[in-house]
Amino acid sequence: MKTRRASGRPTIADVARLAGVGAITVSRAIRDPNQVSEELRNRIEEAIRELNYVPNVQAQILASGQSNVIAVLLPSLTNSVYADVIRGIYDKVAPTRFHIQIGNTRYSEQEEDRLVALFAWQRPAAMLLAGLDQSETTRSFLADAEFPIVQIMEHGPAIDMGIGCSHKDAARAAVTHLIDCGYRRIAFLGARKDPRMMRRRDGYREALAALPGAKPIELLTPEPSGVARGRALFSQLLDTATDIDAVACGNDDLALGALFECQARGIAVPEQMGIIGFNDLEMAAAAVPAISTVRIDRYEMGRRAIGMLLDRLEGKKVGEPIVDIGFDVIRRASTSAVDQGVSAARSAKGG
Amino acid sequence: MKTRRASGRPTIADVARLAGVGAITVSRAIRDPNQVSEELRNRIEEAIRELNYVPNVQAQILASGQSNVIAVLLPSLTNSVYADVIRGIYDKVAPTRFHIQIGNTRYSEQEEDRLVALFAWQRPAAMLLAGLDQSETTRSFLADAEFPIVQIMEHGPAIDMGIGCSHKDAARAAVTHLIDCGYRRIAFLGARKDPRMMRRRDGYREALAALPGAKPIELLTPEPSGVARGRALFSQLLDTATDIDAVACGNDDLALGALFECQARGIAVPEQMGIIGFNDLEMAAAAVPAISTVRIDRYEMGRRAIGMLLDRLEGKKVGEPIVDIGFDVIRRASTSAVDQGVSAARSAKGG
DNA sequence: ATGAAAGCGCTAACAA
DNA sequence: TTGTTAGCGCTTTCAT
Repeated sequence: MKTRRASGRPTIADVARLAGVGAITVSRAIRDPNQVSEELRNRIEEAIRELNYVPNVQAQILASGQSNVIAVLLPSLTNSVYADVIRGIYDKVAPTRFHIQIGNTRYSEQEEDRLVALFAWQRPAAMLLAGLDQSETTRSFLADAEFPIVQIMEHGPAIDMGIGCSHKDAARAAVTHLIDCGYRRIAFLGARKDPRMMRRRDGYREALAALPGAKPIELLTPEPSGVARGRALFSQLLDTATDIDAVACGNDDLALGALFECQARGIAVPEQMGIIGFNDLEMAAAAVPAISTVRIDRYEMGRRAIGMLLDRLEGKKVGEPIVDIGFDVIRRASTSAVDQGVSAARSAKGG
Repeated sequence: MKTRRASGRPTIADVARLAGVGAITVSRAIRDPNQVSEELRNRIEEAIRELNYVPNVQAQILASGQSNVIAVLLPSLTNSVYADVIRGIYDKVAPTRFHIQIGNTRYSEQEEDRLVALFAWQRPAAMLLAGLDQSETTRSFLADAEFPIVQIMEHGPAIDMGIGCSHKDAARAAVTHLIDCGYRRIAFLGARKDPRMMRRRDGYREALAALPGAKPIELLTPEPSGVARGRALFSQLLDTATDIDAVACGNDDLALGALFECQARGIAVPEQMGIIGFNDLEMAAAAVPAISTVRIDRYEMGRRAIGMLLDRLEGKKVGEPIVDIGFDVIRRASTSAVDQGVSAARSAKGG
């Protein structure tokens, strides 16, 4: 009569029958073994093994109303920066009951608005966003969401929780390092013009403001970043600003491009031109000369962001809701003819 | 009485009541509007808007037995190669009702076995795997899975469907290009020793076999790849094999590292040393000199792999279940003192 | 500590 | 074309 479909796989009722207990006892034995007497627990566990029983997640979620999805919205899936973050996220989530659902906003605020709404309707257990610059619509929409939210990458006022660092401070430290090395005509190269990039530009300006008589020399494109882009931009810059002696790049792609352009033109780095990047991609250390840069522990940032969400989901108290993960200025050969050693100037309050 | 919990958000019953129809009619109006008369459809759509109704996905899946999850298992989330594939996957899936669930096997067969079993128990709608070298356990386990499976990266005998190219042929073509340029003492650099890397090594050997009197000079490490690793490996190679005049690298990271090592040692590329990489990462084209390499359209591979799965899920017939996506040897300055133009030698059967 | 009954929100089956 | 009924597999409520 009413068999309908039935997935074919064993249900909790099958386990209960085999173990000679009620279905609810099986359910308890799975979720909180302490609630069940040892004898029944053993019988149930054996029945589970024998039937090869695996709980149906959809049914669990439907019955309990507890989602197991953590929504993750990132501006890019290709950029190495986010690849590292993603790795940290997955590593932290792997041993838990939660799953990651990734959305790619493509650096577009509109796409972010769309995806936040889309994902929020699915009632995720939690949400992770990149940056602090969501649209007003999204901010207010999320402000009274019932799930925990963490924003990564930047340090500042978050909707709920946040972990990151000040890109402005980091860039200021990088440019200050150039100044300390004796460079005086320092340019800034940027691409994509996303919020982090613009804050780094601001940091560059602040550092230059402390250098009497120096005036900003900036070249930014809204186009995506890349090594080739860095090379082209720097080439363009060299053609117009002939007297610059150093360049602060908004990321390591651009910095490597600038280095290549110097090689192509026979400009000696670091003697005639200092170069510093941002992000400390793996390639930066291997370049000739090794490229100075700013390091942020992105993997750890991803891990800790998920950790903060998990703490909240488990009802634990999260220590600091807004964490400054800090940064390190990595001094390499590209910014000093004399000091070729790798040394680091640690920033950060957050530990 | 029995109110229990209730999520608070409107249900299909609320919509049905407001529209004055049965719940199933609302269900039909959502899934296949053609089944419902225009008048009811309009009333229902208005009710949905008014209540801000969004279907509960978990309930849909539970009731229909139709999962909306496509499981994707990749060996790395950080490697640019897979980042491009992931982008293709997400772009293709975005407009559908399906979601991606990613697992990171970390180049470990054991971890792949574990994750395949874990994901398979969740009854995904489909599964995407990387490579053809799954364990025998996993292959036979998946051979009678009821969901479609696609294996990407390589061309060859797949469990169900596959799209990729022959890495052996591709590497052979790359090395043959070196030979055509006049290089005679050609070494091979490899890292990670994953299946694709070993097939590229095999292609190198095949190409050398066609060169009378040439004997393989190989240096492979099981350690992960990277620019720094490429530099270190090539340095090691140069210290022992002093008379090589070209190096075929298993990927572009290694190739860039080799180039940097040449720069550090004052070895002229391409005059004294030819270098060719694999994958055509963005940086390869911007290097000085630009690095020759082998291009595989990874983004497209990801897209088409998902396309094949979607076709099957929609009951469409998939044209070819095993697709050769081909490769291009990209000739750049690093392999020819005379020919600095970028030209491509197209391979590929699959279009 | 254990169980019976109800129902989470939806859709397949059957009927009208 | 539309509705009624049962039930997907699990967990909550309430009772013992």
